[in-house]
Amino acid sequence: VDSADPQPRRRPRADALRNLARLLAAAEAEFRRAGTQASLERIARSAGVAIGTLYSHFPTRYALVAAVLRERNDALFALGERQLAEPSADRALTTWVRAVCEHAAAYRGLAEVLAAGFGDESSELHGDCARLSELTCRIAARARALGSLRADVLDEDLTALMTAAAWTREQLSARQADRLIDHTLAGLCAHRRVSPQPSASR
Amino acid sequence: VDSADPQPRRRPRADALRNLARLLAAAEAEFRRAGTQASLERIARSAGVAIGTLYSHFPTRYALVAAVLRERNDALFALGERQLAEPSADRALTTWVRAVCEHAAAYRGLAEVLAAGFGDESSELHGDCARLSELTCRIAARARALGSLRADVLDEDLTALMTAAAWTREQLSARQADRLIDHTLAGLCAHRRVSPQPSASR
DNA sequence: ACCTGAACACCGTTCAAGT
DNA sequence: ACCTGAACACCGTTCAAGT
Repeated sequence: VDSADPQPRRRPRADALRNLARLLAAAEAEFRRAGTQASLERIARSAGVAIGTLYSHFPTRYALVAAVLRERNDALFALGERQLAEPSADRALTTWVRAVCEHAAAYRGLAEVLAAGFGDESSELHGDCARLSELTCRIAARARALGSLRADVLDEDLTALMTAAAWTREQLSARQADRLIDHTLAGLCAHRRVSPQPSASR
Repeated sequence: VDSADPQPRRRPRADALRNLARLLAAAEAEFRRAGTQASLERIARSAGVAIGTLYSHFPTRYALVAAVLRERNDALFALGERQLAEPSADRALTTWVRAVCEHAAAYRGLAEVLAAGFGDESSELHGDCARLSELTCRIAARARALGSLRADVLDEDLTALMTAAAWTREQLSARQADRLIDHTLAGLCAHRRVSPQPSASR
């Protein structure tokens, strides 16, 4: 053990890099069009590579989804970190829940993929989901300490709300999803008695 | 027009009836096993009929889903009617929301199928969804009149909650779905300040 | 009146063969 | 080191042919 092998670290071949970039672009476009269940063969075809090339870069569909989400996820995490510095713990929580919901509804089927990723440790998305959970936990802790979030609300109640609202956004509309979030946060945050949004009801 | 044709109404052939019964049984079993996206060829095979026979009885997958749900749906509607007679409009609403959630999570993928059915008039499930909406509307009206349900809560907010909770039940657990319902109803029903369920938290 | 199953178009996934 | 594409197993849907 402790071999003096400093990981050769050859730089990848130029064509491999190009294929990777093409695959990511094609996948992003197809996911946007047809959801996370988009045809992998279609993606490979539209990227101009053989199906085997897609598989050699991304062994599973979820590896590809995770790769396509990389930047978007990192931006979300950064937003989460910023909420920890937000003076109002209450506003921080609302902002976070809304942001995660919007993010998790980027493609049709994504809410489901993410919901599964929280529990499944073998999923390529588990790391990102765990990071999401951790941020949620810390943001919630502040709101709880402040007495805004009711003491009996579990962290999982918040992740459940965020994924359920993302699904609602996919299936019904962003407006319905926002209303669900508002109503539920009213139940979770002992104080709020405001009606959701100014909203032109109906 | 106004032809004197009194609809012949021949009774169906015996083998057709038997095939129909077999298809329904096989579909119910497969939906339970693999969700509403179960393979139709598998269903036909396990019912012992050719794939064409399945299609001739049920032109679309959703016609088959609707047929399989027939009895279950009728039972749910009956429960809804009963809630209209329940003395406590508040308890009626809670019971109804819970019941619809449980029903809509009978098979994996059903919450999605139902959510689509509310809007899509051409869906074979639209009739059942409309019936669901109508009952929700009447049950909600009672709770609103009583001042229990906040005045700014729309009927669609309740159907959104019910389908989102059903999806949560499919994806996470019945417990998380129940907690989502409790928390949200706390936000919707101006008075409730109870913690959700006795619940062994965690 | 109903049933059959071949036909067509599509898909996910693997892997031997190439360069 | 990476790419190719044929091969296999499966699927949804239609429709001409049967009984």
